[in-house]
Parts: sequence; C-alpha cells; structure tokens
Amino acid sequence: MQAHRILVLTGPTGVGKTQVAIELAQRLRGELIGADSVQIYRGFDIGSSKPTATELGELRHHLIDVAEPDEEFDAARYAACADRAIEEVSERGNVPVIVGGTGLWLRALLRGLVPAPAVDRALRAELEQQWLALGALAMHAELARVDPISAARIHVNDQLRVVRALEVQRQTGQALGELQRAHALGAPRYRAHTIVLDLPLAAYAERVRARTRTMLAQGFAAEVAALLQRHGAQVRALRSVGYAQMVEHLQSGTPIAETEARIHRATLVYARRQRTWWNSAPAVDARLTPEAALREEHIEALQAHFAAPP
RNA sequence: GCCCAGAUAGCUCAGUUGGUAGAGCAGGGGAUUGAAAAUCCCCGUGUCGGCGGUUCAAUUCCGUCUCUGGGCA
Repeated sequence: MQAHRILVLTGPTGVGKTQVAIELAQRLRGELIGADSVQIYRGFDIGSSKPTATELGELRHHLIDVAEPDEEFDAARYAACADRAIEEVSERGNVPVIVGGTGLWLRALLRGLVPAPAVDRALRAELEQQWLALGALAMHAELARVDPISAARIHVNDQLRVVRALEVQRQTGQALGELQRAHALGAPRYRAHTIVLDLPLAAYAERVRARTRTMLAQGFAAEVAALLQRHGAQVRALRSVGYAQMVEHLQSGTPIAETEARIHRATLVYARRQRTWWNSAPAVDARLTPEAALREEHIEALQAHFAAPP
C-alpha cells in the first residue's frame, strides 16, 4: 500500500463537516470520500444530512449511496471500498478528502483492522442463541478461558464484543486479544492530515436544534415512512439517531413536538460519544471550528501541504 | 362548596407492613479492531408538598392546610 496523502475531516454530526469539505475540496482539487455509516445507504438522505447534488456541483463524492438499506455494510467493507476510492482519486492527481464522523470506520481506514476473518453469520447466530440460553456470565467465562486478554477488556454485558471475540477464536483457533495486541503495533496506512471540527457546546446545540427543525420541515417523516414500508423496521440503520425516534413517532404516535425534542437530545448524546473518539487520539493534526477551517490562511496552508513534493 | 385520587431526583414514576429512599429517561464521564448514528460500562442527599399530632423514631400512621387532576354541585 503506497502511503497516499489524504485529508481527513471529522467531528460530531451536524457540526458542518460537509460544507467545509466541499469548500476545501474545491480549493484543493479534491474529491470527497464519505466515512459515514448512515449516508452509505440509499434513501437515508434527510436524516443523515446527505449533501445534495446542487451542493456538490461538479464535485465527486464517493461512498455515499452505495448500499441498499438491507445490505450489510461493515467497517471492513468500508475500508476496502475507501482504499479503492483513495487509489482512484490519487491516480487522477486529486486530493482524497475523507469526510465523516463514524469513528470505527475511520480507524479501520487509517490504521486497519485486525487480520481476522469476516463475520460468519451462522456461527454468530449460534453464539447469540447460546448467549440467550446460558447468560452473559457463562459466555464471558468461556471467553476468559479461550481469550483472557479480551475477557479482561470486554465487559460481561457487552454481548456484541464477547460474541465477536468468541467467533474469531472458533474460526481461527486464535485469540482476538492476541491478534489485537500484535496489530496495535502496525504503522499508519496513509499519510493523513486529520482535522477535527467542533464548536463550543452552546453553539453546537443551537446548530443541532436548527438542523433538526430543518430536517422535519424537509419531510423527514415521509422519508422514514417510505423506508419503513420498503424495508421493514428491522433494518439496522433505522435504529440510528433521528431515524429511531422518527420510527417511534410513526409506530407509537409520539407527538411530533416531543419527537423533535428527542431527536435533538439523541443527537447531542451521540455527539458526546463521537467526541470520545478524538479526545485522546494522538493522530489529530488540528482542532478547528468550521469557520476557522475555512479561513484563507488555513486553506493556503493546506494547499501548500498538499502541493509539496512527497 | 362537596367527594375521590395525587403531591418522592431536572422529567415520568416505584417504594418504605414506621428505622430518612430507588428505577427509567435527561445530565456528566469513559470505552470502542467486520452491527459502530450501534453497543457497553461508571457517576444518584433529594426540605419524600407545608404545619401540627401519635411514636424511642414519621417520607411512611392521624389531623389540617396548600396545590394539581377527575367527578358532583
């Protein structure tokens, strides 16, 4: 893997990543590559604040609208697709601008995932059955036996991670904890310039409030109703922030005013979780407000950075 | 005006056969290696509506007042 130069723009949802990315991509001869686990799905437009064709203009935006809502699209598949997109964009002589707030996907792209097998649906279903039958304690005890490193790190109630670790162990005979330990030493996969966008809390909350109101005005309810009807409520992306609350409104009749408030809250809660990804991340080059990121000096500095010879 | 039911954490409520109380949500913090906008973990002293009374002890029982629902006038 040649270490291509890429620009990474991340930060909490709704902070204004897309606008900054569009502007910067235009000034840097860039192409956008999404890193968003909801925008990846067709039909999830309003609730994920997907950029419109008008906003994008001539700009290319990769890794948006590439999957059907009932398709599985996980971090590994994302990283593989993003690798390909980065390769293409770089070959064209353009700057890959990665934009999105999905922490795990960015991590998978920038640092790679452990060399472990993909999810085995049948095996996972079996393990989930066992979880129900035997209980969390027994499953965690089993994990402690075959993979003590993982057992020490994963909480007893964390079904997803306990099951994944057991699954890897059964498939490969190796402990995921050991694989992770070895993998942690790996080098970065790209020469990334990473910018975390954020705002002071009050300004951020106000922005989210306005965004939520706009979403509702743009027909978010109709979007979710259509998705529900076409794909059913079990679609995973319908459990994401905003969509889950709207499904609740449509199915249980929660008043729309309360739904709006719930979406607002859920978004702020999610943003908090997102921030913990970057709070202690060593590989962050700059933390800026969207406004600061678009200041002329900053843009010129980025232009110089991406024009400099490798 | 009378009757009934409430009044407990920011919100919704549970509970204490009398020994000063706990869930969910909200809020704060953290984790995160093929579900990740998901999932998981940690953090709860509040005049238990006011005032009296009974009691060793009242948020819990009794009285009364205030407020909020609902019913009858």
